[in-house]
Amino acid sequence: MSTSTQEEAELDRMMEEAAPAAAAASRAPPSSRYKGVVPQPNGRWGAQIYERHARVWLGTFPDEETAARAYDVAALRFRGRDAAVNFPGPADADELAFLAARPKAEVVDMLRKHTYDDELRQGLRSFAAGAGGGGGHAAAPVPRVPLFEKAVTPSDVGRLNRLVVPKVHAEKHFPPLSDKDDDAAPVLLAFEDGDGGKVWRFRYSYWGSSQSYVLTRGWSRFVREKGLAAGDTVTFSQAATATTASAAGDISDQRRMFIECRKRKRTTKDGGGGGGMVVDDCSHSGERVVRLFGANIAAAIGYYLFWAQNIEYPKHEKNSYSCRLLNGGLVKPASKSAALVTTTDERCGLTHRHEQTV
DNA sequence: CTCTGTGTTGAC
DNA sequence: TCAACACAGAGG
Repeated sequence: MSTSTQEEAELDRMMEEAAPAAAAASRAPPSSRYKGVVPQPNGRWGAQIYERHARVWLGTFPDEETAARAYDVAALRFRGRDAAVNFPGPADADELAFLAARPKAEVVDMLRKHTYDDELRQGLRSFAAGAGGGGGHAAAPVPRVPLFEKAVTPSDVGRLNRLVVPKVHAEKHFPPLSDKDDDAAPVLLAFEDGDGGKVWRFRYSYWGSSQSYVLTRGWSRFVREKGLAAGDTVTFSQAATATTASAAGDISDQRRMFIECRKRKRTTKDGGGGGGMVVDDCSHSGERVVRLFGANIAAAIGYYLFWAQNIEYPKHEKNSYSCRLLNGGLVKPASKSAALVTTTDERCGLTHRHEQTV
């Protein structure tokens, strides 16, 4: 090696490093080399995908690669098997079927909650178990046994974003918690909505300060979307039969759990503004039944339909993201953050319009 | 308090 | 359609 060449190389390296070094000095994180991946101020990575001019946020992740993988999953669901992805490879037909079989919103939810891999495995397993005739997915009413129920307290539906799970029930029906799960992976429990087939995911933990078992993350959304008020009842139940489990000797085979809520019985008098009206919507399009209890729920679902535009509707409403109510009312999105609820009181024949912010 | 994820803008 | 950037406000 000649000295001159070494010196030249050294010089080149220094000049090359000058600019990047200055950039690195700033705490601004570098942009990602992966599609759909954006840096977060704290060093983590976000994933996002765009659809119809709108960004769909896919959650934050500890490293670029997991964020990139989340983007890939969303791309496969949103744009099909030919979507441009970060990690190209032979498309897994089973995974594509798994994705196609559920609403985009739920896939997004799984990604945001970091439960996609688990649910994919579980989904493929039950699919294999029920193979043969095939037929439709979901909708088959699952026989279930009640576990427990609780009349929610004001703090359960307040700003604390938590439901206190009575200790006896928590220890009897929910998976055991290691005392110091602070650093361990957060325990996430998935509950299927009794009616809609929607899946709610809550963080389940033990608060030493109050010596209480609680459902935390995700709970406030449930409260909001269900319009849950103090005195209402939430019921937890569980699939009566594990899906032919143990045959494969699955250890982590949690039985499917369900959550439902029931409004407190109301007196005939109304608090004003029609807030107590109970509205049941049954879209008997063959499978799905949605039950709504009042304007808050209706608005939330109207918004949900608006946002998750891939939901299947009865044919006659295919082109409007609206939701018809049994009492003749109608819910439809008014904007990205509000739904228009139109109801008619049959007794007095008055039509009531109400723009509900969600 | 932490930090997500929305609002926004401008590039491609 | 996409990512960069700032920061309101959701969550713990």
